[in-house]
Amino acid sequence: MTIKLSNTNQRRVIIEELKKLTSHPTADELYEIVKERLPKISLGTVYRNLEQLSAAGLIWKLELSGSQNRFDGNVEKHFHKRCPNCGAVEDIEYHAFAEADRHLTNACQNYAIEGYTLEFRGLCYCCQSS
Amino acid sequence: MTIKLSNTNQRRVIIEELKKLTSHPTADELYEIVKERLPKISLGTVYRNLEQLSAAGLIWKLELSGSQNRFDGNVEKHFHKRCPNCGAVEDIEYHAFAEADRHLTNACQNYAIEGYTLEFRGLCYCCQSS
DNA sequence: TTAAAAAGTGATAATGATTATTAAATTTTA
DNA sequence: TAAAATTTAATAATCATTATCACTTTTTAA
Repeated sequence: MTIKLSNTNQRRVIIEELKKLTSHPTADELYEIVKERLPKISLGTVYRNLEQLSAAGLIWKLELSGSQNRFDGNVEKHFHKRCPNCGAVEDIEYHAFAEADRHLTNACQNYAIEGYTLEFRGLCYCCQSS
Repeated sequence: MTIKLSNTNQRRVIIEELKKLTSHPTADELYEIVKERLPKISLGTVYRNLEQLSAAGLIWKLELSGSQNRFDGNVEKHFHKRCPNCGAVEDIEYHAFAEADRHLTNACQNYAIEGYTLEFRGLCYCCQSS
């Protein structure tokens, strides 16, 4: 039951632009970027496609703290760090926490748990130096 | 700089009712409960107080996935599990993940990270049996 | 290849959670 | 105990997201 998505130009540009970024944009941030290539696109289309693409496993929907969801074109296993000051979201390479991840996954196995979400908190580079 | 809060009846009842529960209610769920004792209280008062109480460290604001924030009267160290089916939030006792927690905390120390939030996913008892 | 069916789009309205505003009431301070 | 500070209830405003719908594009299958 793989999800079937049509090949529309809007969808192609949305995923293409998202995969260029490492900034984990919100739907409206990505909308502003995509609009440069498709000036007629509507915000609803961006929301709808991000939802579908993440349901299809082609991107990640980051339901972290904060009022807006963010999206990630990198579906490799990795974690995120959120700046408590400005809200920016950065990647944390998996290897740094691989051992901790193994322990978590093992601990999960005794419980009726399917998985977990791990969100780190810490000042980003910009906020540290100001 | 401890936060100073007045001793209002509304505040007292809100924290009292929250601490009775292990269900991690949303602001509006707690509003319905508090209204039984204070029929004139307004939803805004509940929101404002929950915000203040969590800023003061007297309760926890759970910014988990899902569209509504939840609140927890138990400020002891523990984790949460969220049911992907019904959205219910359950406690997970710390000891089950204490070793994993130690590994995470150690891994954090090499980074500019202050802490982390860990959210487990898994069907709750109700959803498993239906 | 082409016509019917399915899926997607843009514009806009609607929803739902949360925050802001404000005049009146309560609590704290000195 | 009176002035200052804080909080409240009611309500409006905001912000992110989802729904609606007439129209267009893409897919399917003959």
